[in-house]
Amino acid sequence: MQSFPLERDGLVPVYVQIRKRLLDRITSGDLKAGDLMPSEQEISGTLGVSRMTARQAVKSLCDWGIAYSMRGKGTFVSPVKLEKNFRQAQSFTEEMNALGFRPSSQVFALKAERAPTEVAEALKAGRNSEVIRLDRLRLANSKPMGIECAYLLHSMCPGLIHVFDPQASLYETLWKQFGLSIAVADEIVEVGLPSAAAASLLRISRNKPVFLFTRVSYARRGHSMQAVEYVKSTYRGDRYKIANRLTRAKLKLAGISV
Amino acid sequence: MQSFPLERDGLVPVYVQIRKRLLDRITSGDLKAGDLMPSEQEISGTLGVSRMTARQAVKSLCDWGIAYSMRGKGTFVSPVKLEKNFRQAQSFTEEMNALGFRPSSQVFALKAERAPTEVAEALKAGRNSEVIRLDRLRLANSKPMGIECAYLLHSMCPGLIHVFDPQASLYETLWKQFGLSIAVADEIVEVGLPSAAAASLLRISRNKPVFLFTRVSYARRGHSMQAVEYVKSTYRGDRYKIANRLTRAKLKLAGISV
DNA sequence: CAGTGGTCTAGACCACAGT
DNA sequence: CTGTGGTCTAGACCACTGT
Repeated sequence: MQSFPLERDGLVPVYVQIRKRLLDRITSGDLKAGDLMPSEQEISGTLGVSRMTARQAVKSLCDWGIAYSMRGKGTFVSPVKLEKNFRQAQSFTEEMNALGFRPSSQVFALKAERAPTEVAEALKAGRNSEVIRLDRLRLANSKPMGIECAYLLHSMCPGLIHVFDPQASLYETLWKQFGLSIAVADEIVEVGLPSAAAASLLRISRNKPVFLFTRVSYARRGHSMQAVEYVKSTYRGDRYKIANRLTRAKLKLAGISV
Repeated sequence: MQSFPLERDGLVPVYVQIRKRLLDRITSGDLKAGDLMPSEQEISGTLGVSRMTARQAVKSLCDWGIAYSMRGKGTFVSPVKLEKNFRQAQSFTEEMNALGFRPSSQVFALKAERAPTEVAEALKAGRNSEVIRLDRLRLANSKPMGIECAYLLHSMCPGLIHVFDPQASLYETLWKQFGLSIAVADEIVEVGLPSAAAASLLRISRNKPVFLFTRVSYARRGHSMQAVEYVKSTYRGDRYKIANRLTRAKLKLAGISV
């Protein structure tokens, strides 16, 4: 167990930080499938937390299917294939960097609220679940590219509101602070015209076509995927395009809406 | 909350007994979807257990998706019905059938010609290679959906002009007649406004946004891929949308044009 | 036997929602 | 303000595993 001190400022719960360290040891290969994880008592003593707190971290890994416990023996890493070399699914920030643009953002909303019905259903969460809403204008080389309105399940990233740096990459923060790695996303792409508000923020006229994205992102959680993020975006049609590599199966996903 | 005493003999954990009572109230209809469940403090007081024990019962219901909590408000019965959910991504065919559409095509060009520079480069063929050009209006229930202009390498499908049935699937013909199996396609998606000709064929006004597709399709040939088809398409934005499942690698292909 | 996870206690402070 | 859930503590007893 790494023994550098935990942050006790109350921004990110201690058990989340501990869980993150355990996850790091698994993804780095330090702890392999079948290996014995540090015991609750050991974590408690090493990191100076109560055993219940250590247990909360270990328990959540078991809930995620990443570990399993045996009474009297210990807790072991599940034989689940957690991909090494964990690269993040690309966020706007990473995408712009890769293309040599300088990404930036203007955050105009960051708050907790109750999930709208559409969001709750997409995230498979109960109606009125708590979500964190993050509205941002995305820019490349200081030129407006698109607007994103993201809803994140609060239960997956408690404390995000306090630790999120408005200029940082959301995906990077999700990984560094909460051990969440976005692995896959389902996306609906439509075309349309911008709302008056969107047109103003994007500095285009209302008759310019735009991309409309609806995306649900998933993090790997043991054997299954956990919906984490629901995003509605509007992107300028004159500055954005999509490149897809389609397989035969994927060609069939293209759909019609009346 | 029923208040008859809990069994403290250690055979069944107390929190399991509490959870069972809460579940009974839900399945019996006493607690309905959206209803406020007894608070952790209330359970703690009524049943004479510590709050952490009451919490453990409630928390496990939340983990199961049967309830959800909101800080400061309470814990509520979840509206999810485990059986009815959930929407699955529909394939093109399934969606057409579900909507009762009948697909058809109008061919308005089928001829051999010299490859335009752009096409030749995309297909990695020599300049002035011979290609077969196939222009089609695609319809669903006789309503125009999109226009496709395809260029096929003549050397890969000689005689296509003579054997192609205008109402048949192009890919099916390529397979049955020439043994070409389209395995993968690289596609660029842009938004725009239709040309005058396209708007007329699609029966929309020129200020309606459309999808613009540029696609290069490849057939498996031994261990490598052979470019076969280059397609430019214009699809009505009000009748078409795209569903993508993005992995990390796919997200990387998204690109910018300034 | 010592060490493990499973359960439980009786408090505590906090952030947040509604009054 | 009170009541809620979210987190955390410093203990405790238990059942179980291995030596």
